[in-house]
Amino acid sequence: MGIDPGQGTLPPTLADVAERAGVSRQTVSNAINNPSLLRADTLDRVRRAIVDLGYLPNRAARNLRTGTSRLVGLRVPPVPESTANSTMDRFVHALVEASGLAGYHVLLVADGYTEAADGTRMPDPIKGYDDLLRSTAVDAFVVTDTYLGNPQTTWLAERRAPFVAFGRPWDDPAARHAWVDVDGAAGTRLATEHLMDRGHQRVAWLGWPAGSRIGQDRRTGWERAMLARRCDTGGLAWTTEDSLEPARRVAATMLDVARPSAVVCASDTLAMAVLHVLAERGLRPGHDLAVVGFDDSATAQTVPPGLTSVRPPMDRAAVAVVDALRGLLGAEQFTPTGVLLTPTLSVRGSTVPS
Amino acid sequence: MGIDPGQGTLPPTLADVAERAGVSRQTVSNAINNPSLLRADTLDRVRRAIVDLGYLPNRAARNLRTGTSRLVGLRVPPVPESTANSTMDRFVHALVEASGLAGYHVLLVADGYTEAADGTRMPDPIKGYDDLLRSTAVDAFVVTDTYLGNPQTTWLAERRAPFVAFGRPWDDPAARHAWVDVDGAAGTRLATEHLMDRGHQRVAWLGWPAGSRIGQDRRTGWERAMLARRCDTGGLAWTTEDSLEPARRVAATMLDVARPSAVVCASDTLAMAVLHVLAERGLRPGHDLAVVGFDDSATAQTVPPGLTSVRPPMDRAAVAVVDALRGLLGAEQFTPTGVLLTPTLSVRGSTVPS
DNA sequence: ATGAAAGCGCTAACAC
DNA sequence: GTGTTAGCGCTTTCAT
Repeated sequence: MGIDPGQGTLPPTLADVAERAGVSRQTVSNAINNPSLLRADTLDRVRRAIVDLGYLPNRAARNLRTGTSRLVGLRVPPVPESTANSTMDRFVHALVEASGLAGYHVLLVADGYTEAADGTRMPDPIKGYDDLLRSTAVDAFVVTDTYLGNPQTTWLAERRAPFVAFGRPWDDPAARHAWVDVDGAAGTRLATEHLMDRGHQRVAWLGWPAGSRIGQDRRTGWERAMLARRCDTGGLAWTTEDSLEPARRVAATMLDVARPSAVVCASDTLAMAVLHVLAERGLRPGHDLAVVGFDDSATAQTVPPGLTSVRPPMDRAAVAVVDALRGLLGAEQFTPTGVLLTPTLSVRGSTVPS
Repeated sequence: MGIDPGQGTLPPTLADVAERAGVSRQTVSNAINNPSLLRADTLDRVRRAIVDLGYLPNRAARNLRTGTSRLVGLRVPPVPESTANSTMDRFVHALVEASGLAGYHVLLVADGYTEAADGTRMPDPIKGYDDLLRSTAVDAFVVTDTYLGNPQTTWLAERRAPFVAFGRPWDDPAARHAWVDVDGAAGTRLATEHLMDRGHQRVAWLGWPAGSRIGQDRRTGWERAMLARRCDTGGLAWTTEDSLEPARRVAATMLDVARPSAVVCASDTLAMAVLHVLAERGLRPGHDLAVVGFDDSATAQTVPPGLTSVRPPMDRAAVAVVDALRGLLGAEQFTPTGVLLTPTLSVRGSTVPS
């Protein structure tokens, strides 16, 4: 770190570096942005001065001049309670890491608020985006909660704002924006095959209600894997909302009626609901019933005897998102594409008792 | 949002608003920053023009001019695996919310990298802070992982960089910076009293090794609560690192040797280790042994039969942090203080069987 | 290969 | 109350 300007001392500017190196300000600027223009010895001298002074370009000035901020906006949705934790935090960390390497920083977007007619304030994500865009605070957005069929992607697209979605444009196959997603069907297929490999024939599905496209996708993986091995799926598919209490009741009925030897779930939360029912009945996961979740949440990793779970590759997802961002914001022509990543399976005691 | 500049169309500037309102640029600036200087009708006219054009001040320009960014930096530490998820994401969300209300945005800080002599790159949080500071990208930092006795706070303090710590300056009671923390002792006292109220006499402690100040703090709460009710603590305190596997072994020994009827743990991860041992032995949490965790993680909320856990008030913590930030960055003289928040107890099946 | 001039959009000081 | 002037620190022509 070396130099400590401290408070009060103003950070060095281009002019300071120039004076120290005995060149003009523009030459210093070139040394930073177009080093190839400089003669080797000049470049050396300037670089030394930069290090000596601990100089770093003032972001505001650079942003103003270039019209870019090298910031990407990311909305953080509220953390739901009583849900096996989402893997959002893993994605966020990976995104920060990957963005940093590409020279971008991640700015968290707070929801804006719109005043309703009666004066109450309603949280409004779009207003959050809009404000940032209008004030040219960010260069692009990363949108994560596309599964809600939410209007944010549509709005951003209409606004011609650069963005990358983490999640497929389910409702609009003609969508032209860049996206990255995890192949849910591949994940549940992996899970189902894992169970069938261990001898299970009656593998039930506990998923979300029909409206959810993601839920449908994940169900497909289970269904195809079952049919591929000539396993009957009749009466084995059950649905409930992604919340512990309701899911518990459905899981209990499912176990009684369908009598499966294994269950693949659309989320770790649903899998936990199944574990609750087992615990109530004095049954042991992995022995009396095999259970697989989806997300590889912290809960899956720590609940006894370990919950086997489909693990979305968040680090690769973040890298793919940043790659798309680079393309989008880069100088060259860029055709947005979709990237589908295959998850892995974290095997634990709920399917392989130790 | 009404107006859609679209891409290609440049966002409106002060000059555009001024022209439309028939005033000078400076008047528009005053309308935004010093509305009291304007005559009511002029203000009205300017405001209408602002709305009509969907004008928002260009952040880069404002930042350059004022020397502030209205951004606070927050480092996101890597997400540990095989640990009951931290409550970091709850804090982050609350912080974004609270900051937004105060006119600040949260910028995530990626670790910098320092090249070692042998050319390997080591992640270096301080370099991340330093770069942001040098480039005047943020006005202040929020530092969260102070419990590591980490050098970040010391470094920031020496650098005279404004920051608020979420976590006490354990190692330096003379520290002059603003901090917000959760009273761990109060939390474990709450937990212990809850257990004693339910008739438990032999309440064991499963905590972290002696080096951890936070661990020590949390242990104090258990110890004091026990002694206050004349309960012997001899042989009841056990320690292990905050990781599932090692903790499991210690927990097993602890149950055999100390024979407690209840356990208070320094974290949800440790509590999960206890639940593992119970599961292995066919014992039921809440019936055969009462268990309390700390963090109120997603895991505590979803594991059967529900893990009673101390819940740190993240929303209040975030508000307190932003309050301190305001003071720090505000015009008036501000004396940094410490704020200690009392957690609550989320009671579930692991102490109160249903 | 290096330097001079211009200006990004805004706000603070001052004049009217 | 409102307008004029200057300049924050940087990059981008364009000369040299």
